Amino acid sequence: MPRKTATATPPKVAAKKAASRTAVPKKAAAKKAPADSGTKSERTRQRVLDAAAHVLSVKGYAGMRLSDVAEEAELQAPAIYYYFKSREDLIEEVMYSGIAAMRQHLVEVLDAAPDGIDPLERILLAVDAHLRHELEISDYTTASIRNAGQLPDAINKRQQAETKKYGEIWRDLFTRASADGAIRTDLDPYLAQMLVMGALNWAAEWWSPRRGSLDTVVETAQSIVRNGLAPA
Amino acid sequence: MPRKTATATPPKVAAKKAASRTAVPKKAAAKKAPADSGTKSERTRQRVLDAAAHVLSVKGYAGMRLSDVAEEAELQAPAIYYYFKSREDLIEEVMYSGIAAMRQHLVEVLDAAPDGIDPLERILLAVDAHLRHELEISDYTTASIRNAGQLPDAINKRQQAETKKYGEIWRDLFTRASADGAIRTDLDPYLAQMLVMGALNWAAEWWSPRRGSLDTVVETAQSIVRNGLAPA
DNA sequence: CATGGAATTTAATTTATGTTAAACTCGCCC
DNA sequence: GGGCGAGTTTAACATAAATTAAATTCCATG
Repeated sequence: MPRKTATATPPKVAAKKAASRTAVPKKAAAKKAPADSGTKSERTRQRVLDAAAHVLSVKGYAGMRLSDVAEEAELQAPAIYYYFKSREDLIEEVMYSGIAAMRQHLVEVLDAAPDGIDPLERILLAVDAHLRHELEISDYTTASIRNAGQLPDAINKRQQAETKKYGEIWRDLFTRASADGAIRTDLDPYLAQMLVMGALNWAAEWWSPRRGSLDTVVETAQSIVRNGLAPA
Repeated sequence: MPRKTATATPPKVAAKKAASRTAVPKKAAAKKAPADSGTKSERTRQRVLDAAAHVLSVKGYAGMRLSDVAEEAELQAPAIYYYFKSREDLIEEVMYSGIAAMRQHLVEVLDAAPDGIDPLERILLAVDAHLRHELEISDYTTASIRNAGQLPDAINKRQQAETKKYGEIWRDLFTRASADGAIRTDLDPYLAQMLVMGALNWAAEWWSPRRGSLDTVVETAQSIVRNGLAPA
C-alpha cells in the first residue's frame, strides 16, 4: 500500500530528443496541481513518480528496476521514457522532491509557531514535523533519506544542495537554542543535532503502524529530546 | 582506506561443484585465526571478505559489483568463486559476521562491567560499545547496518536471527532499567530503545574523523541518552 | 626437476535490464 | 469520418554484470 505525496514539480514534461514533441497538451498546466488531478498526462507522470518513490524507498537506489516502477504505475517500462529522459533523471527528481517537500513542511510548521516560543520547544516542533512527514506522508522522503548515502555524485547535486538547506534550518534551531541557554552547554550543538536527526531518520527503518501509534512515537521522541537537551 | 575486522568464520572454504577440490591445504586450519595470518588461502579469502564489506558499506547491496570487490582485493573477479559459491553467499557472510561481531563485542563489554552497576549506566556502556564498534572498527558492521533493510529475504535469515539476538540484548537493558525505575516511566522502553539505537546507527551516515573526535561523539551521545532517559 | 593439486587468470556464456525504434490506439478537431 | 498528435505498447538492441569453462601459474613434495 504505497504512500505517495510530494506535489510534482511544474509540468516541464517532455524529455525526448530535442523537445520535438510537446508532451504537455495545450490545455495549459494547472498552476497549483490540486492534489491528484490535472491533465491525464500529468496524472500519469505523477503515478510514475509515485511508483518510483515507493520502489526506491524499499529497494534502494541500485535496486530500483524500471520494470518494478512500471508495474506499480501500471504501464510498460518504455512508457517511462515519455516522461523522463532516463532512469537517473527519474531518481533524481524523486530524491530532490523528497527533501524539498520535507523542508517546505518544516518551514511551514516553524513559521506557524507562535512568536517568542522557547527555542527548545521549536526543536520539538521540528521533531514532530520531521517524524510525521517521514513516517506518515511520504515515500519520497523515505527514499531521500535512505538513499542519500548511495547516490552517484552525478545525480546528487540538486539533492545535496537541498539537503544542506534542510540541515541549515536544523542547525539554526540548535545553535540558537544553545546560545539561549536552552540546551546544556556541555553539548556540541552540531553533534546533538546529528544524533537527534539520526534517531528520527532511522525510524523509517523500523516503524510501521503495527509498532504502535505514530503519536506515541512522536511523544516519546520529543520527551527524550527535551530531557536529553535541556539544562538541569 | 578501508577498515576491516570481523574474524572470519572457520575455514570451511571450497564452494566448487561437489567439494571435489579441497581448497584448504592439509596444513590444518589454525584454530584461532590470529588476527591476519593463517594459510595463504585463508588470507586471500579474508581479503575478499574485507573488500566486500567495504564496498558493501559504501555502495550498498545492489550496488556492490563483484568487479569492485575484486579490484579492492587485488585479484580477478572469477577468483572470488573459488572461495564463495555466489555473490549472494559472499554478501550473506559479510552481513552476518557484521552483527555477529557487534553482538560479541557488546556482550564482552557488558560482561566486563562491574556488578551492581546502575542499569542506566549499562545502557551508556552499550552506547559506547555500539558507537565505537560501528565507527572505529568495522566496515562489516557498517555494511550490516546500512543494508539490513534492502536485503532480499533469501539472504536474510541468518542475519535476521542475529539481529534479533542483538536487539534482545538491548531490549533487556531497557526493560530492566525501566523496571528498576532508572528510566522515566512515561517512556515506552521499546520506543526509547529504537530511537536511541537509531541515533547511533545513523552516525555511520555522517560521522568521519574530520567531524570531530570519536570520543566527543560518544560523550555527547551518552550525555543525551542519560538525560533523555533518566527520571527527573 | 618433474608432477599434482592449489590458486588464479583469461576467455566464453548467460542473463538481466536500460534504452531506442517502430508501430499502434484513441480521442479530438476540421 | 479522416487525420493528427498525445500516449502507450511491442519488438529490437546494447551493455553490463554474474557465472562457468578452460587454460595457466605457482609451489610444495617426491
